[in-house]
Amino acid sequence: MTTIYDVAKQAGVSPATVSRVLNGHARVNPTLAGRVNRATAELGFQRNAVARNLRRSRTSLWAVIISDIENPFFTSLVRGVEDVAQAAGYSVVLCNSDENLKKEADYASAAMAERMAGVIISPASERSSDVSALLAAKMPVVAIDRAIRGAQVDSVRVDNAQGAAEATKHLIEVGYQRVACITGPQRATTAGQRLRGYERAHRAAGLSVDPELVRHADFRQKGGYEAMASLLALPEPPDAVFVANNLMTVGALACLTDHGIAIPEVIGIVGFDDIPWAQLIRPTLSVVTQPTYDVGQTAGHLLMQRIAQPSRSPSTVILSTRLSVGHSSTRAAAP
Amino acid sequence: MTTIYDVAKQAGVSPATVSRVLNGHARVNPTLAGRVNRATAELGFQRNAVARNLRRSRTSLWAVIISDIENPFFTSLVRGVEDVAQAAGYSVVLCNSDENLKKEADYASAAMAERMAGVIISPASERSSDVSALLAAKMPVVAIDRAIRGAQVDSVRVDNAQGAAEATKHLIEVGYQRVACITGPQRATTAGQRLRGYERAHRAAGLSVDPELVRHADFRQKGGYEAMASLLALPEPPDAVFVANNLMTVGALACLTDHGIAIPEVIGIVGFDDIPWAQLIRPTLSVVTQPTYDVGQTAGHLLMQRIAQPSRSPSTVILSTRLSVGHSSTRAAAP
DNA sequence: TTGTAAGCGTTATCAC
DNA sequence: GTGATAACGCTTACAA
Repeated sequence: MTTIYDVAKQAGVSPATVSRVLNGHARVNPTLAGRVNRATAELGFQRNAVARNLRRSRTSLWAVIISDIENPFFTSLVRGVEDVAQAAGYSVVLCNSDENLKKEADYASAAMAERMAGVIISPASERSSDVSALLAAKMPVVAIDRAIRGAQVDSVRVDNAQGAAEATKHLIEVGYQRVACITGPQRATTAGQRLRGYERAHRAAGLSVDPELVRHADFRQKGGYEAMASLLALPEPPDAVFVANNLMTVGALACLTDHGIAIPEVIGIVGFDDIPWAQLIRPTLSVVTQPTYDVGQTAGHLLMQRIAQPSRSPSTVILSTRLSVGHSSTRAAAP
Repeated sequence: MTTIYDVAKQAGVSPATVSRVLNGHARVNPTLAGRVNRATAELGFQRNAVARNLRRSRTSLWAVIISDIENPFFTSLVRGVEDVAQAAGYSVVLCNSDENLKKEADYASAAMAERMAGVIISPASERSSDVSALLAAKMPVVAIDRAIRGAQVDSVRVDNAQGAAEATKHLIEVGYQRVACITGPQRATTAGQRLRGYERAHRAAGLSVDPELVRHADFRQKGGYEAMASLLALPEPPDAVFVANNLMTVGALACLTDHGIAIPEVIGIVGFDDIPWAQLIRPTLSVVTQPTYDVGQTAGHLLMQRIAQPSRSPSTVILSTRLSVGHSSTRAAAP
């Protein structure tokens, strides 16, 4: 491998000058600079970032540790992060923890060992283990998507209650009378927040929530299916349902289809979270979408700030969701 | 930051001994080893991989540069790579080139600068530019998914012709009489290979292909929709169609739905490539699936071999596809 | 078995 | 503005 010494010799300058030309942040005689550039080209010189990182004791790599590469939530999030990173001269590498705590810990410690400039993590668990290890190692960290219990860390989340309230309000305004809610497990903070939004919308409309219409399921497709089935089995079944995540929405849809129930005529439905390839689904779905790109961008900005000022106190940014209305909740046809 | 010198002092040994304990590949007195381990724990020492990499002039990171993080093809592929990597002590970082040649080049050069141990790349283009830069820098490289024109590089692909033939044969055997084909653009090698498989299956069944029934589209959803529409407009339309990639399959499905055509009763359909969340689509789809996990594993193994023997001549591995039969092609109900 | 010391390829601090 | 030169933190001959 060629080094800056080889380049220096070829260009007839000192290695220090080569370094200065390569980095650009010190003025060097244009003639010499030209010779250096020619030499690097001739030798096909590639600067060794490992040595550079060691000497500068910092790197230009961000790690983004995501819990599930299949979740469409992360696709545009990563783009948001990348755009901020690139503008600031960083590169982004993705680590897929696959909801696996061991993998997540391995990637976190790789990021520390490699002295990466920062880490953006969507924690596989709400337990703070890995994040606190990163924090203990003085790693700049930003948490996304989920809250970390008791950890002092910059984080970006969405306003779950507000999104749920908007979805529920929409169903009520369109004319549905008995709006049910299928939310997640009790232990998940997001499930509680979304349920609270559902309730808030009812209060705001001067309606009371029939406790019969609320189901806690497991955030998975099967749970959504079963919760929907149990709602249909009620003496007085709902005529609409707000489902608090994407997988359960899929399950609820499958259930309604299996029962031959017309959407949105008999039952209207709004989901939380985007569903990939949603355009394939008929009727098109109404969903609460998360501003994934913005989440990524915001996380990137927070990380930049944390890198610049390691001691500033951590902040949490809450972003708004957006209701995207499809055919699944448009019972009242436009005139 | 603490270094092995701090640990050495605390444990009352030399830095070399600390290093030996950390790496394990040299016998050291258990008493000393214990003191070292205690010291590392007490100081919360984290070994600096940057310095280590520099000294050893090699790293333990693989870069996987993928062209589209949204494509489900890559999800399990990445797992295949990771499993091989992990078993050999490597970590995998993902770089999302987003079908963007600039991004791809940036990530390739980051991988070179960081002296990563190897690169697995699904080239955004069949032009060999970035791959040849990696090869020129003596980077161990494995190409996946697409062929690289004229580059001598290890690669893993699937047998497109065989998969297409199997899909077509299935449609013929189930009883469809006029099987059409929507394939990709002429320039794409994969499109040609899949078309050839379609033709081969006809010949094998003693049938001739009606050229009217073959369409070249753009591998995108809209193209699939339009190709399907033009097939339906024929005086004698097909009663089945083999579609050569997932996006076009989605388009063709949408077209059939819009025309109110019953699947599989009036027209049967088989696609190539998996479709995410396919379980949501009714009827369930018949598709030619790629052994994505195996592709990843194989790429990992090839990379290992290339790292071990940089001068061995490049090899190409072709894997078989598998036909997954759903309801979209099962016209003849089981007795 | 353990310690000493020389690098790995850069960048940054000095003198000039 | 440019050139020596000393780190950065680790691994690994080599010596003890």
